[in-house]
Amino acid sequence: MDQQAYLEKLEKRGIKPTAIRLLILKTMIRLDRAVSLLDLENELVTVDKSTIFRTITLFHGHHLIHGVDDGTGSLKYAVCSHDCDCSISEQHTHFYCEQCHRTFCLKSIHVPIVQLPDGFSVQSINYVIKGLCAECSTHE
Amino acid sequence: MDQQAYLEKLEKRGIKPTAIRLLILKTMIRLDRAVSLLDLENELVTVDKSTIFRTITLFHGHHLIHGVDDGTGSLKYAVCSHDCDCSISEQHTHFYCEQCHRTFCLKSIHVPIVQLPDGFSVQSINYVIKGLCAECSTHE
DNA sequence: AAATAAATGCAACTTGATTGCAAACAATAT
DNA sequence: ATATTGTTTGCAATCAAGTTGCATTTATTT
Repeated sequence: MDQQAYLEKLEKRGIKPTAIRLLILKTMIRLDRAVSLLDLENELVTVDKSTIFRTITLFHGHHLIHGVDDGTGSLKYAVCSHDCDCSISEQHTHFYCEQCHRTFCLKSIHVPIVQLPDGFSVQSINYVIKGLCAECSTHE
Repeated sequence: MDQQAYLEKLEKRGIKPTAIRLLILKTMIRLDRAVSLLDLENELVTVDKSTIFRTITLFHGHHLIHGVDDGTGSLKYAVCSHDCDCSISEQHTHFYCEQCHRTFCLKSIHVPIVQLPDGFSVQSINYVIKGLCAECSTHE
């Protein structure tokens, strides 16, 4: 993925591309999983945590990234696919590995939808499976 | 539900029934939904929050209650059904109302299970639907 | 180049969760 | 009954993560 592609990703969502924003976006794409603010702070020690926080808030507000509640207590974030509008039909399954503590986006697996009782209406769905990831299953 | 039933619920899980533990258990059953530590603190102003915390930790460790991550950032807890062993087949769907901020246990709706990629194994599943509950849908 | 606006870093604050310790309480042994 | 021991609880302090205020830097516009 070249520089131009990252720039476009930001501009497509109406985000002015600064050096730090590009850096954070690249890092998130490189890590290729749902990361917490702390994950990013550890990865980008030169960037202040308030900047990371505000950048993530901005990204989230512009639907460049989506939030995942993986049950660790802290919300995690992952880059949305190119044309994601974050509707329910777009939402995929997430997997949290209890061993390596990484949260994976299983992009090819849609969130399942169940029939709700009368009167309940859906706005979003959080579906997280916890267990052992492929890597941790074999390295034991 | 009489006093005896609450006592049994505790003893069945190997928890010594003190007055405060009974009070917290009764409150959780009365509220009949997944509650946060803060919810309990507000409900039980006479009980210290550290006591509530330690009681909930104890209940959870003894599988008297289960944790639900409803995406509000703070873990919530609800009383397990009588014979629950907290296995996956026991786990039900939860619903978080964006309006009244209550988290419901939809006990009759099992969590759906999807096929995972090779090598991934499941330990537990967190499935939370967010939207409007029946009450909030009508009172608008 | 000056003026204005936006982005960033630093430090402080907030909130909720957690822990240390002493007092209260319960259970047991003498 | 009383002493002894262990458990439970409340209070206060701590901790960690998220968040905000403000000054500084950087970018944009005039």
